Amino acid sequence: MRSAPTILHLDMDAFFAAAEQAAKPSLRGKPVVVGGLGPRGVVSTASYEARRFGVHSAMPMGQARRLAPNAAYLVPRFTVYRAISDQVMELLGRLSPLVEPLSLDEAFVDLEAGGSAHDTSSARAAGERLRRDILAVTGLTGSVGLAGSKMLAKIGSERAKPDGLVVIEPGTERELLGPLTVRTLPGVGPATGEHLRRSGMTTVAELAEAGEDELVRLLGKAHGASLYRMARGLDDRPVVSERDAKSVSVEDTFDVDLHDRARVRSEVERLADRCVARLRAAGRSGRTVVLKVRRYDFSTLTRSETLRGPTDDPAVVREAAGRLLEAVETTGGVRLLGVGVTGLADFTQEDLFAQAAARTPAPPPEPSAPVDDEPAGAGREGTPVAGAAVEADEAPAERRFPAGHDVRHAEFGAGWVQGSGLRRVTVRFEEPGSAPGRVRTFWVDDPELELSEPLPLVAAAGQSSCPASRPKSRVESGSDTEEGRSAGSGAGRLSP
DNA sequence: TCTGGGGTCCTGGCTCTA
DNA sequence: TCTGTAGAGCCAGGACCC
Repeated sequence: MRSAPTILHLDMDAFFAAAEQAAKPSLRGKPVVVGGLGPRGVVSTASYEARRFGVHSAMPMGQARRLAPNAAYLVPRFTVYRAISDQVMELLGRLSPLVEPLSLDEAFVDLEAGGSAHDTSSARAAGERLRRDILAVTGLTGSVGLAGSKMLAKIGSERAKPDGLVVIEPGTERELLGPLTVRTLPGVGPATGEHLRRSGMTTVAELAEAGEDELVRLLGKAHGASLYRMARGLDDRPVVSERDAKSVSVEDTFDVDLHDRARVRSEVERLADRCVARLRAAGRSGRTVVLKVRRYDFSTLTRSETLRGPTDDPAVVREAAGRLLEAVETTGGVRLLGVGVTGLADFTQEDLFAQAAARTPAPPPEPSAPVDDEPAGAGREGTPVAGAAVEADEAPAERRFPAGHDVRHAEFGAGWVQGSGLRRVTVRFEEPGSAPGRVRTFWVDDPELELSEPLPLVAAAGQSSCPASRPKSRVESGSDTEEGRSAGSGAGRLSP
C-alpha cells in the first residue's frame, strides 16, 4: 500500500460502442449495441444511450433487442479496437515503463516507477494530461482512477465513469470501502456474492468484521485470505508489465445444436487447427490438450490429455482432441465446442529430438521417438486438414457484409454496412470526420461495392477527407432513422 | 429466441511414487 | 512385505474477469 496515489487505472468508456460512434457520425448520441448478432449472441458493449434502456454487457442479444428495438446493432471489429488500443497503450507507455494491460480497453500504470508522479497533485496532473491526450489521439474518452493500490485505483475509475477522474487518498480506504457491496471487491462474482449473502455479509465492512478465519472457512484458504485483506483495503499486488500467456484456446457456439457425431468430430478438428494456428502465431507450443463441450442443456464439461512433450503440430492436437471426444457422450445435442492447449512452452518435443540428434554424431535408432505424437494418416494420404475441408464445403459465395463493417463504393465513397439481407446490403455513406451521411441499398454482388479497411477515427494533421461528405447531386435521399435495421426494409437506391 | 469468447486461478479428487 | 503418509502431477469443474 503506497502513501501516495501513484497507481493509475484507465478504463475506456463503453469502448467498442464509443469507437463505433466515433467512426459513424450518424450513431453519435444514439443507442449502440456491439456484440454477436446470431441467434445466440450476447452483448459485448452497450453505449451509455443504450444502457438507459437497461441493456448491458453479457446480456443475450435477443433480450437487448426487446429492450432497445431501435438501437443500432453491430458486430465487433477487433482490428479497429486493437489499433485504437495500441494508440492508448503507447500513451500509457510514455507515463511509465510499468504498464499492465488487462484487456483492449483497460490498464494499470505505475506512475511512480515512471517518475511521472510522486504525490497527489502530480498524479492528478498526469491523469488529466493522459485523458486529454487520449481524446486528442483517438477521439474517445477514458476514465481514470488513482490510488495507492490496484484494487482502489480500479474502484476509482469505476466511480469516475464516464469521462472523469477520481483520486482515492491513501488513508481513506477503510472509510470508502466499508459501505460498499461485497461485489465491489475483485474476485467476488455472483456465486461468491450469494454465498456471502447467505452467511449474512453484504457489505465490505461486514467482511472485515467477520475475520480471516471465518472467510477462509467459507471460501477456502486462498480466496478467503485474499478477500479479508482486500476488505481491509490492503492490496500490495504490483503492476506487472509482462505476463506470459498460460493457455491458448478457441471455441464456437453453434446457432443450432449439433447432433451428428461426424459433424461434431469435424468441428473439433477444425477448432484444433485454429487453436494451433494461434499457438504458432504466438511462437509457442503446448503439452496439455483440452476439449470443452457444452451440451444442449448448457451443462459444460472439459476433458484433457497431457502429451509426453509440448507440440505445435496440428495433427497431434487434432488427434488428441479426437481421442478426448471419444469419451464424451453427445447425444441430445452439442451447443458449443472448444479446443485449447495449456502447459505452454517455447519449444516442441520435436525440437528436443532434433537437438539430441544434433548432439549425437551417429544417432541410434530412436527408441523414444514419439510414436503416439505422429499419428498415421493425419494430414497425409491426401487427406485435407479439417478446416480446409470445411471451408471447401461451405456454400460459395454470396459476399458477406457484416453489420458495421467499412465499405467503399466506386461512386459514393466510404461508408459502413447498416444492414444486409435478402441479397441486399444497406450502406450509410459517412466517415469519422464527416457529417451524418445518407443511406443507399445495393445488391450484394454490386461490383462497385467492396469491403474496405477501417478509417482512422482522428484524421492526421493536414489529412482531409471524405468523399462521402462531398455533396452529391445524384444521390437520392435515404432514411436517417433506420439504424441497424436490415437492408430488406432499407430505403435508398437499389442498384443496379 | 435466455445465457459469447478467451482467458486466469483455485479446489478437490485421484493416482503414483518415495 | 505391508501399511500409512506426504508430495507432485494430472484432471475436472467452478468461479471470476473483461
